[in-house]
Amino acid sequence: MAVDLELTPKQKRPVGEPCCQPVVYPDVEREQAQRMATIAKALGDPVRLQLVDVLRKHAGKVCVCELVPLFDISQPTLSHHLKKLREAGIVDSERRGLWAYYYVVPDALEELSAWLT
Amino acid sequence: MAVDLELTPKQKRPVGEPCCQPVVYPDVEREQAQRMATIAKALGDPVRLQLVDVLRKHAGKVCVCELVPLFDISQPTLSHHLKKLREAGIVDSERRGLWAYYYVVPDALEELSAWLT
DNA sequence: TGTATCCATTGACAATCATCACTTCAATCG
DNA sequence: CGATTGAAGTGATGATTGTCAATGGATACA
Repeated sequence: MAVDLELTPKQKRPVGEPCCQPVVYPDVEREQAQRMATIAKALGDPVRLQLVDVLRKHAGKVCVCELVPLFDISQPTLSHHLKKLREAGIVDSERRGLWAYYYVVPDALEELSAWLT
Repeated sequence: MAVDLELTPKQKRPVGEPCCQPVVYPDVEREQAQRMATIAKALGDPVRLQLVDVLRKHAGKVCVCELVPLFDISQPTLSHHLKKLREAGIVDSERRGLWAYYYVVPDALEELSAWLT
């Protein structure tokens, strides 16, 4: 990519001297990073990412039995993925009789989305 | 969250009939989901997410020796995380003498960012 | 040539993960 | 009640992960 580095002259620095200025890193970033990494990790599986995609498009109207045939995985595996998304706070579910309907939690992705922008 | 579902009357449906309309899911989504999940997975660790954060703020000017003291992990572990980010296509590196300078690949996060918005 | 420095790789280990077959739970319906 | 059905839980298994200590490779300098 040939990024122009514009470095201070660090070649031939005196031995024993630190090579670089330490980069200051605010501690407050850490909790935010933890939160966003949790979200990102939950999205780090193609099935789960597609699940979120479907749920966003059909918010509140998708029952699990509609989701199962979309993927080449067993029903328990899909249930496991939904649980992961629930634990990450990305989705939540509501039972209606026999069926369970999933939806994306509003603003669950907002922090990560904002950081990425 | 009390999402209003507005379902077609699925309760008391005739037995044996499919309970829901199948949700159509375009196959073309799949590759995109795979790409974005790879990115998200790489961001799914707090250290890596913070690394990307630092690199974005100091684009092209951060050598590894500046990064190591920011985290409570060993140098090989940090090197491992940088490799993960490289494999995901999020960052790349450039050597200058003894030092290695990392930078975020332009537009590497764009697809995921756009999807999240 | 030899030594010091920066960074990557290797090997090992415990922990987590994705997946399935099987089972259980809860709700509906006959 | 008993049978059926949708979805979650269990247990097992093979793969991947995050981490470190130790090592290796390349470059710079004396």
